[in-house]
Amino acid sequence: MRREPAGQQTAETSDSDVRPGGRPAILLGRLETLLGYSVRRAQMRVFQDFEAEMNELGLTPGQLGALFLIEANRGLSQSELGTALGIDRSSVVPLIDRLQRRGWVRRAARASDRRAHALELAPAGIALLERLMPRLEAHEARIAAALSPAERKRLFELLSKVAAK
Amino acid sequence: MRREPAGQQTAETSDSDVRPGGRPAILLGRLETLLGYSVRRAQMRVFQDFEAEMNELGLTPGQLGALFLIEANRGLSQSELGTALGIDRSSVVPLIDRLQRRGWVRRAARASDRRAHALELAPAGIALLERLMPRLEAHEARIAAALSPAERKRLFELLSKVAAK
DNA sequence: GTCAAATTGTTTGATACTCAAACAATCATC
DNA sequence: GATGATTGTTTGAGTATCAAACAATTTGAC
Repeated sequence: MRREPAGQQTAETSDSDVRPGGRPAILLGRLETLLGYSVRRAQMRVFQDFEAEMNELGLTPGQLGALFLIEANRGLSQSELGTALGIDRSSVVPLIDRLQRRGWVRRAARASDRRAHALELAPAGIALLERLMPRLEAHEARIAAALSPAERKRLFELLSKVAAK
Repeated sequence: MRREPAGQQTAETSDSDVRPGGRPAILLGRLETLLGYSVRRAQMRVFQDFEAEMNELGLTPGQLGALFLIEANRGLSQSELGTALGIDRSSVVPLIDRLQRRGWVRRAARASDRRAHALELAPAGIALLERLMPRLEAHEARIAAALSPAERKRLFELLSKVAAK
């Protein structure tokens, strides 16, 4: 081995419990009982599927969230968007930069306040969302494939109880 | 001349459709119907609460996950850990570096394979987990505060259905 | 046994995301 | 008009992630 980060190495590793045969499933241990970890795993699955579906469009969940929020709240400021997304307003800048560079979003002037930008969808952004909906619905269907409609509704309710502050 | 985040509590307008902050509520729009976004919001809440609780210990969810996996699978390799965590093995390096630097984890030698490191908890790591459990339980209780035991169990089931590949 | 292929940990490079702190421009308030 | 607050932005630091390369080592085919 080339370089070692200089730590104590106790070569006391007993090979007695070396897994026989190959690859037994890795135990989750205490993680199994943590609600947070359960949410995290579901989130990973969702994210992964989303990424695969939106691959061609090169859209991330965060970007889609921004687009939908701008659509539903035309003219909102970057600060307001940041608050709604739960990120700092300085983090909104590169996010909108990218959406604007792609022609999906505009930073329109706001007559009443020349500091703020009034965010709005550009025509290409509106078209994108329309074109995107079938993919999004396919993604949604895949995510909820193992759930009955009633279970899906129940999951919504329970998750919103967790998310509620 | 330092500026504080300063909440927007400048409310003194007519309270008709206006929220305490002085602004109309931001609409979620189509986001409202997306299961993925629902999971994401719950995840954000969990993450936020975790961070606040583990602030003093300076522990992230990912680091705690690694510690628990190492605890439950003593001697596993970095590659195996990466697979279990869903991250690349090159990303495991700085993760373990940090845990090792803090004295919580050891990269022990493995006689049967001198390429791999056998990951194991150092005594300080074991002590950490013990010391940490009350905090983790408090966090867990807060997260599930709005859920009955039956609802919590149901949420586990539904989330695992979503996470199942 | 020998040798090619696979594996492991690591480094490097690139991208992305986040916040904190500072700054100019602008607004709000007095 | 003066003062403080807000907005968007830049910069800097930290973290996280992957891909690609690499040396050391193991494994498997022959």
